[in-house]
Amino acid sequence: MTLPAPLDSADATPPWLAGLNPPQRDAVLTTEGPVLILAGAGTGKTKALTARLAHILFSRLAWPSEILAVTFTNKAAREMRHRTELLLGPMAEGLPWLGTFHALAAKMLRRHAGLVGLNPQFTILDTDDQLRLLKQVVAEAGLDEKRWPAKQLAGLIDRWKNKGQLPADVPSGESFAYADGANGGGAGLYARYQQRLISLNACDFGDLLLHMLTIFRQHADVQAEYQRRFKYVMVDEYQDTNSAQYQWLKALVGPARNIACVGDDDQSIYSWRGAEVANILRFEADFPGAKLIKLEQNYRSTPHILAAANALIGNNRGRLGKALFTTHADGEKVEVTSVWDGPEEARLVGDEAERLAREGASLNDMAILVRAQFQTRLFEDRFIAIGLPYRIVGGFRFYERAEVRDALAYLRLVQSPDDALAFERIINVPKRGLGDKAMASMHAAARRLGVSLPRAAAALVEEDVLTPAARRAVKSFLTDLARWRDQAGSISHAELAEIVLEESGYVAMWQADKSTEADGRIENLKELVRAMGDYPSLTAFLEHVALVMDNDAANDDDKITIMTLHAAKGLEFDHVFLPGWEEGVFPSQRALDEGGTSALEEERRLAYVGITRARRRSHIINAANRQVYGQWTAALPSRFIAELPADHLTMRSTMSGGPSLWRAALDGGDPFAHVGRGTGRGPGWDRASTSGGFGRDFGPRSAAPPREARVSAVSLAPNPSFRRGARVFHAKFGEGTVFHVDGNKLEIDFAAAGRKRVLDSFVTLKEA
DNA sequence: TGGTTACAACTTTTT
DNA sequence: GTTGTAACCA
Repeated sequence: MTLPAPLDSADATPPWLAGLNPPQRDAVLTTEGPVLILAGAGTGKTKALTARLAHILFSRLAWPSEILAVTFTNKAAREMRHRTELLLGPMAEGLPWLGTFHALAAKMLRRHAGLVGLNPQFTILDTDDQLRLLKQVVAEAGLDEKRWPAKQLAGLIDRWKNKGQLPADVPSGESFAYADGANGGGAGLYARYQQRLISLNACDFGDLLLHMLTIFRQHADVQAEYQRRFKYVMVDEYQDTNSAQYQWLKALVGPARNIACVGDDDQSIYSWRGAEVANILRFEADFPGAKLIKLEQNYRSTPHILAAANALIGNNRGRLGKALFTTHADGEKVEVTSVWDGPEEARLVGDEAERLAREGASLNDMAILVRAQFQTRLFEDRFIAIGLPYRIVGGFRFYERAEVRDALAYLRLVQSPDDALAFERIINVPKRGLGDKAMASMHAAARRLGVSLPRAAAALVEEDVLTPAARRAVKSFLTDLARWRDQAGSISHAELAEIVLEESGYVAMWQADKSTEADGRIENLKELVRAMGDYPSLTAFLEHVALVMDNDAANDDDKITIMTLHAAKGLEFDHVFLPGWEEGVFPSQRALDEGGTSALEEERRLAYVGITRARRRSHIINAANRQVYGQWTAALPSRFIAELPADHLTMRSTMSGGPSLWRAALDGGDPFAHVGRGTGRGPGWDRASTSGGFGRDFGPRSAAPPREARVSAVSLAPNPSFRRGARVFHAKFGEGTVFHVDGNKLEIDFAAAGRKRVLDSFVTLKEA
């Protein structure tokens, strides 16, 4: 291997090697041949990877265009590019093949689209379009959608594509399971779906990789071209690769076998999405002589946190085996707190967060990591009540919002006159009086004439099939489209978007909408138009939106973060709250039912990911009672709590009786021996009587009022004084002016504290 | 054609 | 208990 020429003096360390520990250095300098880098949480994985990239470039082992660097998320790709730039300067901008699996595969597919019957301008469908298309396929096959939901078929097809299977490759048993084998079973419908995609000149996410696999299989010359091009291949988060991605990588690695994969089998949490940890385990079999490098020195967390995480993950079998260590000073033990119920859990976290903030911590350094989305609601309710700023990560991404997707459909249609899915989506948005009947005529015409849906619509306008009103509507819509297409050449695409959204009546539709979200939707449309300006062309923008756009809205405000454990992978915080550690919630009952032992191990890895997000403090919480689908249910502490080493924990309970209660529960005792005895009161009493409650007396039966109770309390005694502009006083934030009213939730501009969301019961009206 | 009501679903979700 | 979708009626 060629080492970079020494700099000024013999022992000068090149900047990209500075501060690396021996295994990291090894990972950077081992450029030739297959390398598997096992990098535990917080061990400087990204640092090593970017240094490796820098090393290869600086040592002139390859040009930027000869390196394939693959990540899973756009965020990771951005981060890698950014950090490489810090080391290399603008050279990193010339890394054309740094990106996500899907973005890179799409880039390749655009160059060879013809080989699989596509036009290079194919559109990339998201799951929404995909589902609508599948519904059509299922309906056309004459299947009862009730009995055989399109969603289920979508799941099956997704799984097959993740495995790299074409319709012909699907095992007959799996195929037969859908529609009892009617219409060729799942595989037959899959085949029809693929035909429909090709005829629409469209791909779903899975196709991007699948088509490339097909091309590599059928066109050795194309494959050889890429193998020659890519002198070095690097893969991040390797434990998350699915089979199709793995095959794609293998096809791209040339005879020199310079592939370096970085991953952590202990952080594999996406098996339900097709990720196969086995790809890590079989790496050495597929690339004989592969070098294995372990990064085990953790720079993030305290010894107590690492000890707890190590012990927990030690309960999993079939690991490659790593033990994280650190040279950090001891720090605080992992806290485990048992509380009475969900609302108290939220109260505890809120109080702790406020306490930490008072001690000087920033809310941005705190996170609440939950197993499932539904857990976020209680925290949200509580934080609104106490005026604690929070952000919820996840949920809908920007481009998944209906208004953004509608707007994009308009633009897609302007750009691609044959885009049937876009046409179908917006032909009646805003309402143009075109319903099922009109649509059916157009579909029939498209089939009869053998043309795309928009073209069929154009043809129909000349005939006398549609009702006069419908005919007028379609005609005027098509005229608009033609006019926008004319304008597209002469004005910027952002201007075009504004014109389209205005003239189509789409913006007006939302302006007329009285619902509370309407304002936000218009804001989103503005943001969309603004974002378009960052791209050179409409084409570039649409590609970006399909594959790259995410919703990490830059947010400088100081807020505590609420998100799922899945979303937290790769992030770190000083203070991490881990609520809901209860059997059934975490580990998730549904996961256990479906996946048995392997699912339990994945849940455990999720727990491991959660604990290791913390730099300074991990605080695990379990509630003894939880409301599930409206029913109060007793909950046992998660088995993961029992797996943590007592030496590294601080256990406490806010319930009378202390931690021994749940220990007793684990040992088979009656966990609710204390419930009902003595007081004879139901769940919630404890909280209601000891905590001071919510500032309103909802009576002893339920300290956390059901949503309905709260709503009706408001509607029975509405306080019309909380209008926009009203002057109010809040015990914590002082004086302010009401900015927005949403039921009993107020958004208030406080003179001292800025804009906050609070419940109306927490403010008093000031005399004018 | 659009609004209303009933009924089912309901873990995670990088692209 | 909540939410979203599908069938039904005006």
